[in-house]
Amino acid sequence: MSRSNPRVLNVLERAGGFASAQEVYQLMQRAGESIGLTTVYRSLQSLADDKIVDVLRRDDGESVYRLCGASHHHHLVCKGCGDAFEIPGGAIEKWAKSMAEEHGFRDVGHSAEIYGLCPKC
Amino acid sequence: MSRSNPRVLNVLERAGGFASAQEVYQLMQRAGESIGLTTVYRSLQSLADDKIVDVLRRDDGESVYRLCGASHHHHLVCKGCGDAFEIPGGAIEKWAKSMAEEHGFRDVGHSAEIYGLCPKC
DNA sequence: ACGGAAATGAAAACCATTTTCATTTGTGCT
DNA sequence: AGCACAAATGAAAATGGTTTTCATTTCCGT
Repeated sequence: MSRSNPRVLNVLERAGGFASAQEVYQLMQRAGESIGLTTVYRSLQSLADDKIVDVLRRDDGESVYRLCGASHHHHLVCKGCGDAFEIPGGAIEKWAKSMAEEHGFRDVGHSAEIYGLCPKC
Repeated sequence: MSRSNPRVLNVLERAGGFASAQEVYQLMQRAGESIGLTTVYRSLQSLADDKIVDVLRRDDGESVYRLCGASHHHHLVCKGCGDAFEIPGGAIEKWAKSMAEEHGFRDVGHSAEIYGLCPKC
């Protein structure tokens, strides 16, 4: 069971926005910090498991990570530039709940994402 | 410059929802159709370039394709046995549309999935 | 039939991610 | 301090979807 390396979280804080595992790794290397790529991946995954960072897929298939608030939200993702906005769930929460109840489901969660082209693209 | 192989489009039509390149390939193999994986990829990419299909990334990193304008439904998936029910989108459609408009997004689509434990599990 | 362009697909290359595993580091205990 | 055991680490290998290479085949137009 591995835990997050605090230095990885530190880098994400500095990065400010989205950063991929490879990018985090390179940033740390350039900064002279000695760390293995494996540890970067493990730390990011651990942070994601703990809901400390958001994970998204970029169009090229790379996963990108970003610190995010603990509040439950969904994403509005641009197909062009990959930019993503956090948006409130709104009606989805009720919809998910009623659909699940209708079929007798328990222990229910949901995922939802909207994708399109942002004004810039 | 390669063009789309019509058989690939055909498979996508039958599939009805999202399908990955690998899935399309396997479907065709099982149906006894002789085709190479390379051609499947090229055809799907070409269809995407021509805006005939939508492309999305699944959480596992695989790209999935769907005919534009194909009626889409959502899924209620059991975490236990993997059984899935098709459910109507309902409120989600409006939610997605309003959220997209609010941010000036065009060419909008969405994906949503509910997961939990079915009555049997 | 001939010649060139496009399509095809097997195999190899790519690349992010995951797994393996031996080593190092940390921690609790006596 | 010394010891034992768990956790963390990272280099290297494995994985797996996707892309590229390239030799071959198919299609057209002349």
